[in-house]
Amino acid sequence: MRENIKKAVLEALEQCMDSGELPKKDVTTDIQISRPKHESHGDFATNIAMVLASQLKMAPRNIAQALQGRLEENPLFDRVDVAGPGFINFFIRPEWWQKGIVSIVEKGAEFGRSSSANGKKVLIEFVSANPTGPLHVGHGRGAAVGDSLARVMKAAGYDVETEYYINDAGNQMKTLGTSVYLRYLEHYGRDVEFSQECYQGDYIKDIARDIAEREGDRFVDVPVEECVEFFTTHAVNIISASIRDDLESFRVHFDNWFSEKTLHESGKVQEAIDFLKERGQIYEKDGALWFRSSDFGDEKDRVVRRANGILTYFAADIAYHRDKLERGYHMLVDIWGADHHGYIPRVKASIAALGHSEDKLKVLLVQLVNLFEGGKVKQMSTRAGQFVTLREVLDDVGTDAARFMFMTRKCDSHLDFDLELAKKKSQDNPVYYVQYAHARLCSVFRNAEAQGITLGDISEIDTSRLSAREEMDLIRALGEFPVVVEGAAHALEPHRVSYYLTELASMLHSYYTKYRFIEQDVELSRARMLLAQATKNVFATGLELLGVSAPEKM
RNA sequence: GCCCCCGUAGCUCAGGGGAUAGAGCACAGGAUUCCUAAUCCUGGUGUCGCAUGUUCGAAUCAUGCCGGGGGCACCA
Repeated sequence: MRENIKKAVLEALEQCMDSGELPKKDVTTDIQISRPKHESHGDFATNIAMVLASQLKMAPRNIAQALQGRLEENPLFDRVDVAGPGFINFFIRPEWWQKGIVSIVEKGAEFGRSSSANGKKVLIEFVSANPTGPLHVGHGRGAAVGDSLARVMKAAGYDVETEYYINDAGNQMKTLGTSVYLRYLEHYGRDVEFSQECYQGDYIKDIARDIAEREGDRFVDVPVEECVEFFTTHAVNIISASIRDDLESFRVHFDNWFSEKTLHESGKVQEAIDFLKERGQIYEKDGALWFRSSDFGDEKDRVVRRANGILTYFAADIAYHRDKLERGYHMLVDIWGADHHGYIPRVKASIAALGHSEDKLKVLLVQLVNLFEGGKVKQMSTRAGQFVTLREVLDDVGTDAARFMFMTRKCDSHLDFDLELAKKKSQDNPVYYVQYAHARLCSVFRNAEAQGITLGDISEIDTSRLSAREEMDLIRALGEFPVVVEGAAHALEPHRVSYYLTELASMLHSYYTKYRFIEQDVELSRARMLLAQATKNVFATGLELLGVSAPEKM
């Protein structure tokens, strides 16, 4: 619809210039076709007259009036107004809207999906929590944002892959193995000192008990250095499996699981460092190896290999991003916790140093989730063992409510998640509002079928019967769905979809209360059922994009 | 000290150059012989944190300040 209007406007401009109504001149026509807030301003509006005013050296209203004369002849419009400082307001003929409903139903699940991104290859990396403990609520938010973003971008025609980077190397692994080892000794009644450095959570004890059951006491008298690797591997396997389980319950899917350890083992970390060294981006100081990230906008240089010979996490990260870049993506999206924001300049610097445009990397920072319980904020720390797990939240409020909840804020704003509210008053959750709209529409079709009314040949349906104000509002809103999806994908803001669906649900519920889909008049019923079908499709597709189920009954 | 995010109705937040700034919650009242009342309808609030600037036009952009949160290792 917007495209048609834009075309009409540009044609009118050309005609006016040819006829001398407007000065003939090369102008930039970077114009907007927008939906006005007030219905008295029509279905769409354009700011072209204001944009051209300075270029043509004419008053905006005069330009608008010239264009108006041409645009009024276009059969697409019922009426064309000039308003305010020079807006041109378009009132679309109702039949254009009404006919649109047929094509929405014909497109079915495809409506809202497009190829506007032309198969641009994107890798979205998210969650990537260390395999040292269960996922907590904060990870859940990242998971919901990343997975929904992947779905939305796919719908907009991106070629999307998702990836989880497993930090299964480094110091923390040794800490994990040691923690389990100590709990194992405790299990056999040994008196051990369990230091603050160790992972405190009860899940460590569970893993230790599991090892005891399988392996018996054969490690009890083995010094920690000799068996820590066994404990580490075992713990990582168990924790990774439970992370995968949690994500599956959360309907979050990853195409790839990428292990940091393999980067080290295959020598890719060293390769990346050597590559930068050849380019003169690495130097030695105080016994350590440094990357010249300050040459690329970072505030200081960063260490890639410490004086003790151990490679830093950042070194692996350079190699990891190099690997991603070599896999040929047009865009890399990393979703990180907001506490990692200081990390962005150095990773971007490494991408530039590797010879790529740093714009290829888009980092979304997901702000903290403030978890409330009884009005108190619960602090979360994996090491201290005090946290609310994603699993716990899923068991309490369910996947649908949790996923929708995480989509009710843009990701860079803090989110308050009140557990008690979510538990006790779960029907107040906005997700039910949207799901209920879908369920109600399904119920309409069940009833229609019971009465023997079916849609039949939809091309035969008289859509002009859909003329009530509420019907036109719904129809117009349905037409916005593809625009919303595309906008959400390009802006990397999946939360827009949840806002859209909530608004659509509000319109549907209003309509539902005031009118009946199934009436005595069968032709009218068919027209309304067509509208119901189109609306139901949009709810189903929209909820799918959010990873939320669309129940047929509630 | 430096960096990032936030500041919009009583509360939680949308809107991120465009016309008269919106929703949910909370509060009060009302609606169901009929497709699901997990619903709807009616009621009212704003120095858009403050100040300068850019613009035909600023809640929106820029700069500075104030307030809240987070981050600034040869940790991961």
